Amino acid sequence: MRLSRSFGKTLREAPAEAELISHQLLLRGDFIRPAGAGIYTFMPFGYRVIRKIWDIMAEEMDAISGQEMWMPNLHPAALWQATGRWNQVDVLYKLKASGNREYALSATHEEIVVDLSLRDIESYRDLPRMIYHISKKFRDEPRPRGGLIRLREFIMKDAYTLDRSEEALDEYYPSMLQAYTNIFDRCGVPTVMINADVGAMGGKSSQEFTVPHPQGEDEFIYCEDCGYAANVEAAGFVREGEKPATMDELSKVLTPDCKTIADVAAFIGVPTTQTLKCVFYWWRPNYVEKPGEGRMVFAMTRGDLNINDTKLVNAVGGGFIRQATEEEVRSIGAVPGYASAIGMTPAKDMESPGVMIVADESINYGGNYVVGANDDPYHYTGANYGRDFQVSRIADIAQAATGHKCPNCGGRIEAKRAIEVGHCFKLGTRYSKAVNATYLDEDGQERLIYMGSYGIGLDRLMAVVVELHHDKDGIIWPDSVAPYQVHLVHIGKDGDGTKEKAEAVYAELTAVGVEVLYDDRDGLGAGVKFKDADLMGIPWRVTVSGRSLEQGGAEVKRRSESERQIVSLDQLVATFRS
RNA sequence: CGGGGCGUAGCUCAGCUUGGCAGAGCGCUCGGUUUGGGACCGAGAGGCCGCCGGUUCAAGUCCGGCCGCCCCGACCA
Repeated sequence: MRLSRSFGKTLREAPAEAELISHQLLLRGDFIRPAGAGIYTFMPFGYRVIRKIWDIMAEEMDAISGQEMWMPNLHPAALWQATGRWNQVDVLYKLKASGNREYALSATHEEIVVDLSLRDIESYRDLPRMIYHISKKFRDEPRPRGGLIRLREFIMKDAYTLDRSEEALDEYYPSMLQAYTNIFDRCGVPTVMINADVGAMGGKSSQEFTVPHPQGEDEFIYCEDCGYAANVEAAGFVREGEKPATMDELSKVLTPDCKTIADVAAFIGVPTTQTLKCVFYWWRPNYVEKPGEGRMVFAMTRGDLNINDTKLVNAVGGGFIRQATEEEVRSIGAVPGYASAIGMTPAKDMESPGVMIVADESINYGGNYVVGANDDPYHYTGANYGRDFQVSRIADIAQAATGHKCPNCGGRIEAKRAIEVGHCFKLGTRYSKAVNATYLDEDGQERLIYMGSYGIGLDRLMAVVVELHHDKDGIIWPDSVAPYQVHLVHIGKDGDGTKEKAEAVYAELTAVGVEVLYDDRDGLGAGVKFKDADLMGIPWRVTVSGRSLEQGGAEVKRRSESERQIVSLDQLVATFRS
């Protein structure tokens, strides 16, 4: 490609809104152009990078018996209603067409796949199958951010497995994880695989591929000693502390201006581990909140810990939660800032009357707690679980944090930020059951298809490649995903004969299949061309100039290194033909 | 949705406090000089100052509303 004919241009300065380095460099190099919050055009060079990543993914998927196809992005509402996700997936874009027809934009494609399986999977002979496609996903993200990191419209490779049983999937699953590792490695992005929460996808278990990054939006727990790694939404930890030998008497004390755990612990003179933290949520079964639907959930941990919302949702069996309003808190007899379970009747389950009180396991690792008295401004001291208050259930609902004890080896864990680039889900029968997608086994028995789904965001991965491969001058694309292999630079004056030599080099390299971007622009100084080449980050730079010709050929330089060497023109082709 | 910031030329930004001709650098066009790290000289083009309303003789500037963008949080298959 000749730069003199290329659509788009580089920028000397990045637009002010770009904060992440990948965002800045991709904008400056004109790989992407914003169209709105979380919506981008991929410019010619950016699209070439996407195609390179696309090809790598297709190769790895094909290698494990995958078949590429192309699925629709306009989904009839009926498909999403059939799986029950029409009102459950909060980021779903819904639209109305003429008449009463309703559609969803493709937030993901489980609905399409499970619908396909209805007709195409009839017998155990039709299993297992793995299909995948690369296409657009649309999600109404509340806050797009970080350039290509979080988008409203993005490009995703998603694969789907259909199996006879959990065992059959278990057998295949490691090859998928390996393929994922291969993909990321080939793109120059080493990942950490962590256990994660399945969230709204449903299913049994999931593995997330993440790249540790200070500005990542995922938080995960890592143990240096044993390698334990899990998303904070799923990470366990060992609760430490002991029950006191004797229970103190429950007594009510005046605690003015003590609305936080830190305040009250300091005022009374106890560590925060000797307090209980109470947080109130409103729970409802669907994302779309209907008046009168749902109930209060009273969550409790020891005062030194925090509630993890995802763990809490799992502890009550799914659904959605939001922070309760002050009126809702008061409706169950609790006083904000001075709340506790003392005097409350716990509900047996989510259908029963009373207050649904979910306590973290940590309340069993301490006692003689300071708790609210449900009376402003009083607290109780000497409160003990069992004697002074009851709960509906005890569960793991506290968030693991740096310094906690590893659930695997007992070492100390650390919380880190990371960018999620891929996610594998063992879905099980979550979707097949919803639409009764079955097959007949050898015994003529009808059985539910066992599903898995596996996604990678291509644009996000592209951003992460840049996060990991750049210097002060610009991007340094790994060879595998670079938009071109060679950036050919011509420097010279009209009539000095250098242009003809550069043209010849361009023609020869292109003829043998080398992808060449040729800076044939006239009238630009060497500085401008070199700055552009550094910014765009193509792995090899080949310069043809009066100086290089005097030295015997073209100057060849690797983007990632500073050495330059002269290669004679007749050996150039041999150098780059691989 | 809560908190903060921003919106003036293609990009980066000044001008707003204290109302009075719409500005600079880069980029772009033309001419010339340069030609190995964003070079120089000269001449130009380019604006609904985010939108709507209000105050005023006069609004980019003051007031109200709305929209958009960025960051933190909430949320996030």
